[in-house]
Amino acid sequence: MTTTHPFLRLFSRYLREQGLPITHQREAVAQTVFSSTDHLSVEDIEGCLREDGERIGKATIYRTLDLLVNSKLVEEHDFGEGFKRYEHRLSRQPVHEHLICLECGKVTEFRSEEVEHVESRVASEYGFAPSRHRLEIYGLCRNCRSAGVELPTTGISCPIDSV
Amino acid sequence: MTTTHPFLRLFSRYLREQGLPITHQREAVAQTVFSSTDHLSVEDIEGCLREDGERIGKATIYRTLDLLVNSKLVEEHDFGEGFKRYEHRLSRQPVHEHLICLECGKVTEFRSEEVEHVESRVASEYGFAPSRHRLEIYGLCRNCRSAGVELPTTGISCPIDSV
DNA sequence: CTCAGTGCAAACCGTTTGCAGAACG
DNA sequence: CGTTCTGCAAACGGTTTGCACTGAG
Repeated sequence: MTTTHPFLRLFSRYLREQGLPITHQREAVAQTVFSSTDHLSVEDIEGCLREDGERIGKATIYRTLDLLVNSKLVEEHDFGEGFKRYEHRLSRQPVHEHLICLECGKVTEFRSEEVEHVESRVASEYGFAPSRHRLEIYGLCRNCRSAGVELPTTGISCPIDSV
Repeated sequence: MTTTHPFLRLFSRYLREQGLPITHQREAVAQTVFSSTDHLSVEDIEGCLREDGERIGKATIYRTLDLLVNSKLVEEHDFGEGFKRYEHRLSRQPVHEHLICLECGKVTEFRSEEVEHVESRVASEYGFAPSRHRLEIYGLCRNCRSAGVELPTTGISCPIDSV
């Protein structure tokens, strides 16, 4: 990763506007996130940085991610894996939902206008002022399916119909 | 809480079928969850139990919740608060989505057939085999709105259009 | 009686924080 | 040069686990 990502300049501008120092570590973390189209964990980011010969503490990564999230250049996700993932919001559909493969963890993005309709319908129905939403569909991705993976059958279940 | 919840019998049956002992603690935890229509945290559950004069360790509560979730009688939720919440699935719309108030934490349930359409549409579009989904809309509930609460304006943001 | 369940406390693990030393502006 | 950042390591907080003891069957 020797090329400076153009989006990096947006982050620099943001820092400048906020009166915050533009440090090498902040640039390195931002560069890493902007260079990937994936949904990265902090561990992923740490690994990329190490590959690039950067030795940056986890605390600094977390602190820089806070800045990136506040700048709205990066979005934070929690797919229930026990840790967070980060995705940059540049050159990307501004609003999108996620498919998450339960087998390999792959995340696929998709658009859904329907959800926005639901949002406004529900807003008026419940007097609710929506701020943001999340729609996540969990299942098996194409690859894992064709590899023959099956979801553990519903297994242990309890007939709730027969109360 | 002196009345034995009828749903408790379903859990007892489940335990019996699994060859697991029906203990007083398990019944007490299940009873607590079944008696509430809310989305309870472990702390909530602990509090209810204490009120009822039950002295049950947190570990046992967690272990019993595992059983309840496996039995499919109870659903686990993570609304990004840093802890999980639990809701029983009895006498309730089998599939529903959630409105979460960012101010008071109130959770409201609603139905959306649209989401199921989205699910099947996306399934065929991406060759994805859906297993379950979650749609959560975050914002302000009616009460908080009429109490004059405002969401912190988007605040710090970065003009990503002007690359 | 025997084996699984319980309670306590310690371990876990991702994340946050305090503080001495290094860097930005 | 003063102020902020960084890195380390310790703290945090919800959850899990190990183990001696209790209790269900």
